[in-house]
Amino acid sequence: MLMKTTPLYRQDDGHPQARVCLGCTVRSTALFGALDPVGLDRIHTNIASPALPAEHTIYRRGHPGQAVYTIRSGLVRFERVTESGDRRVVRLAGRGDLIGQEAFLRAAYEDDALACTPVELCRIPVTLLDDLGEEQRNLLRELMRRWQLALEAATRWSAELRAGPSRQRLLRLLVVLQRHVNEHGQIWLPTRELMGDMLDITEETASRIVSQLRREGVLRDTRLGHARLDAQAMAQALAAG
Amino acid sequence: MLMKTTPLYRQDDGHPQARVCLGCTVRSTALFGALDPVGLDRIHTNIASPALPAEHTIYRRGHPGQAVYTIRSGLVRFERVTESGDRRVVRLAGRGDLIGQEAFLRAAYEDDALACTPVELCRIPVTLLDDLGEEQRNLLRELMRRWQLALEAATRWSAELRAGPSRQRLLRLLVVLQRHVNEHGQIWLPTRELMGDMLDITEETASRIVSQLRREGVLRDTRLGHARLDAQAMAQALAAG
DNA sequence: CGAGCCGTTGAGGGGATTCAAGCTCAGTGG
DNA sequence: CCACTGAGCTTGAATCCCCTCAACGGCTCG
Repeated sequence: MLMKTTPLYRQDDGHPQARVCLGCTVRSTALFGALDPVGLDRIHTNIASPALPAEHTIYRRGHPGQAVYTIRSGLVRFERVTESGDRRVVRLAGRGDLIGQEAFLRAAYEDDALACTPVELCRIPVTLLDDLGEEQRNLLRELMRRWQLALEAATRWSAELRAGPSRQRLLRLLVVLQRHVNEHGQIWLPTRELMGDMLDITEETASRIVSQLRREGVLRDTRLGHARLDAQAMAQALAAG
Repeated sequence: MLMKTTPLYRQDDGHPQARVCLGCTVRSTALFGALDPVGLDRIHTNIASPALPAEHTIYRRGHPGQAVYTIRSGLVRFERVTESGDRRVVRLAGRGDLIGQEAFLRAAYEDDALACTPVELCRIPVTLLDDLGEEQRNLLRELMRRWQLALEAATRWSAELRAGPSRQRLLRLLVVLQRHVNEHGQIWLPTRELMGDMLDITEETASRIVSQLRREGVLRDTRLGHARLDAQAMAQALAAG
């Protein structure tokens, strides 16, 4: 019988996954921040930390979910396709957010989830949540908090990005994207077509507005799907209506 | 010491609230359907069953919530007001739905909740949920299921009612309203202005489309905020695009 | 019976779409 | 090395859907 005085995950030379979990940059804000030490001891063995390229499909709507995911880095979008075949983007999720929570209820995923940028995830099998939930009361509470966050995000998307003149929608989209700014201070700038599916406008209209914002100095260094936002000009554009 | 062989709530002549709970028409589908008999024994004393008239405000955004509500009958809408002062309706909830769940997390309500029609509610203090949650594992699971339902409703609202030509939006709104048809087979028909705030169109546009649908026979008996839907004509209108 | 709200309809204008033509740029292969 | 290609982006012109502004009718209610 092997005696352990300190749990594996606190040793740098422990289980390979333990090192990943220990070094996880979102551990304090993520779902498992609610776990006590005993709970933490259990988790690392079953968790994968996949890194996926941009545009990779994380999961598909209708698929029976067997895992929920924490986003360690990157940006994820949720989309679905209407009967008539149009794509509709319904919200975004970023660093620290939990996605695919419906899997925990043994329900199929509600939307397609796709990587906007390269993403690093933390894959949590639902069976692991089941086991932990049995004794970790805080975890269930934290899980519900995540649900509320997702609900709020969906509601805001509907209220702010799907109403009003297209210029205002695009400006508000930029505000959302600015919240997910990367380490170089630049935002992810979707293709014009994708902007259209987010805001329910055409790609031509999106392109015209982006061009205009660039001329106004709101957007700078727009290339390769990235851009920089001028805070000053942005505030001015928002205030002008 | 009084000995009770059967719990109060199962006697027709018990606690006044017990009779209400016992006769509740949504008990099997509502949140407390997850409770075992021991749990049920506890709930009825603290629960109020207010009946409110149409247009009554159930709660307000930003208010610290102390209760969640089950809708026993009627229709409820969630709305918020933008910085520029426009109202945006973000989703509906009906019979059997749970609303104001964010209160359970000690968070302020996210939206204004208003009665579309006269409503009967079941008011559940969050402290009661706390106590029950301590021992009723099923209740927490059921609570999360409600959150997922709300999330799905918000997502669909965004994808279906906030995109495409205004005629299609209005038709899809009617589909939603038809799901909440009352005992007389009629749907609640919002004012044209409210339709506008739901679909992000003007009241004039809403009025024009409603008039046209009436001429096409899709809508019948439109008066006093109610109407009847012709299933045949409706299907035809939807298919035509 | 006048006031006010809701609903309806018309006329005109504007913003977004549609249709179309080039543009840039990265990747490919002769 | 550079024409070729295709995807994404941009811009223009014409059209159309929806908004704006306006007038009016029905209804309830004080």
